[in-house]
Amino acid sequence: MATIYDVSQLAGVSLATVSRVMNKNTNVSDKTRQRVLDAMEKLGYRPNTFAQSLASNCSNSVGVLVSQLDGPYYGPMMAEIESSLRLENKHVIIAVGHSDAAQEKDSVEFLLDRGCDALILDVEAVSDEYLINLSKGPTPIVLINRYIEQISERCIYLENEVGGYMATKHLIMQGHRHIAYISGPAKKHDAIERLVGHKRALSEANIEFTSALCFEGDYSEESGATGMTYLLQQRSKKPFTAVVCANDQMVSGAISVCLESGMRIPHDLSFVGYDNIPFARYISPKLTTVNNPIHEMGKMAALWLLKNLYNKNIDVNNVFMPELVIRESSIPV
Amino acid sequence: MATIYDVSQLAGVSLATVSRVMNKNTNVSDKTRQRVLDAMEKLGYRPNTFAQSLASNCSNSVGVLVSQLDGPYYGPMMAEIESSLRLENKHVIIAVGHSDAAQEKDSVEFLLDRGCDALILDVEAVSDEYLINLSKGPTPIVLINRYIEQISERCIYLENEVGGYMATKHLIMQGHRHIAYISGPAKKHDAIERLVGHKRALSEANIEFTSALCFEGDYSEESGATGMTYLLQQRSKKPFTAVVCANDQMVSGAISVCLESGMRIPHDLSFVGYDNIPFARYISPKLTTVNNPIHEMGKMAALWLLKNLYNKNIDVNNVFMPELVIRESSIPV
DNA sequence: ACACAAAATGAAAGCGATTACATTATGAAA
DNA sequence: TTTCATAATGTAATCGCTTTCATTTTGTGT
Repeated sequence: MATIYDVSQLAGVSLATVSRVMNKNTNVSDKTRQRVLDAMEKLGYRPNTFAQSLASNCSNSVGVLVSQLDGPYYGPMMAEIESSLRLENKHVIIAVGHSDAAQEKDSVEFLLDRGCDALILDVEAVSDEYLINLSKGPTPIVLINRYIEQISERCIYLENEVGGYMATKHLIMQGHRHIAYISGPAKKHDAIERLVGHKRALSEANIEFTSALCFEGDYSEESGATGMTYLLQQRSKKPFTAVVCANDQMVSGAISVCLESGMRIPHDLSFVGYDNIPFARYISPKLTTVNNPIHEMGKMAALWLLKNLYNKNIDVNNVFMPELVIRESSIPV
Repeated sequence: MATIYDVSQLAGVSLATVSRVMNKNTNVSDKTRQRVLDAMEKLGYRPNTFAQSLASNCSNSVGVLVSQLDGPYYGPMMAEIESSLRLENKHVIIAVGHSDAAQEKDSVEFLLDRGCDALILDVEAVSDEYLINLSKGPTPIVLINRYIEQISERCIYLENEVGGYMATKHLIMQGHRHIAYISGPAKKHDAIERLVGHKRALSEANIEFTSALCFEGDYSEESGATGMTYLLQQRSKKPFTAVVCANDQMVSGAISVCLESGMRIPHDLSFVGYDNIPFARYISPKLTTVNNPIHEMGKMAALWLLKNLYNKNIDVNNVFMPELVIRESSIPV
């Protein structure tokens, strides 16, 4: 592998000059620059990124920490982050936190050790305090899917409460008065917010929140199924005509339970989901759901970094609004 | 940030000794080792990975190139790769090839420039020759989802032909004689193989392959829908009682078209998919499909590297067998 | 032709580790 | 006690680049 030294020899210039042409430094005459470029070409020279990083203290890499890699959720986000960053020749190092505080911290350490110039974090278990503290360190961070007031300008997030409100409001406008809810895990911020939105819509319509009709799932299909089984048992005592689930995966689990027990959806029961995962429109019935522009948020996080870290001139906006996507799983009573 | 030098000063030893204790080199007395460890602890020392990589010419990173990041397919694979590697303190750098030869090559270059110790490649556009050539280079590669005879020991793949055979065979055993097929893109190896398996099952049962009943999709839900629309038009001339799709996404697109036009599935038409993506069991009807252990293949690729590159003692096997998962979308005629 | 500011180039000191080689300490055998 | 192999430690070169500062070249105005 040719080194910068080889290039400098062949071009008949000094190391510094070669370095200058690599780094687009202007103080090089056109003639010299061309000689260097030719030499590089001829030698098939590729700079050694480790040496560059060591000397410049900049790695051109950003660490991305997500809570999971499988599931329909993170793929699009990662895809956007990767492509946005790649365009600028930055690369992404991924780590997974599994929604566990210890693992999340561990992963942060790991990425930091790896010399990332910045971190994009989608973490849920770790405390606000930890993140605030981390943000004071030398490595910039951006948070996806989380709002912390003290570092709000570093937070890219969805108005989950509004989305929760929309979902339930939609059902209420369709005439539903008895609405069950399958929630995400109470330890996750977004799950809490979505539920809060649900309650707001309810109280706005003077409907009392019935905790017997609220089941705490964990965002998985299985828990959606479990929750639905539970709700179906409640139904004799506490009838309901619609259920909103805190994400699409749980809806699909819930619907499959209903279908198995011979119910007809949406005729017997309306459903509204959340996230608008790609499959939502291919599930039958097609899911009415709240759109979560997760890929755009991923992109925005990448742009934020490009702007703040690598000084690109870019507009970023931090907060995203959910949108109701009305399809076929919800009908008027 | 403390450096190795600071540690050596505090511990009262030389740089070399500190380096030795970091690298678990045994030639250090317990007493000294402890002094060094204490010093590290006290200083909160973290080795600089760039310096390490530069000096040792080993980055402890592996590049993973997938064709896409979104979709239900790659998440589980990435997840397994990441966790397996992470356990050994290796990290993964991801890149996306978008099934395009130029982009794939570009990404390979990119990962190589980044000093990856090895590459895990899931590429489809690039030629066998290119890969064979690449495998002769200094950086080891493993191929997922692709078989190339000359470098077969580096290939982790699924017997796609067998899976294609299984899917159709299953329908034939259910009494179906007229079977339509929605294929993946003809330029992708796995799509071709699956189709070959389909044809083998057909000919084994003395059923002629009807090209009018074969539609080439691109693995997306949309193309499944398009394909189904086409097939439905053919149906008056060329009746069929079942359709097999080369992946689950296309099935779901296809089924949704049928449902929209008022058909009842599986009563009016049986379906078999391929891949067994997580959602397959939550779609209604639950999909009969061919299991594709993509996450295991990801894990195996990681293990292969650990074994061959970092000298871990691990058993790896290269070829995976598909398995038929019979659910509800296919019923006897 | 001369002076001088600006532009172009070079020399050399890091960056923070690894590692070959040299040196010293240790302890068992004679 | 002496001798030596072996274990423990240290010295210093090296990895390939960036960057500061010094030096040389260039070009302009006179």
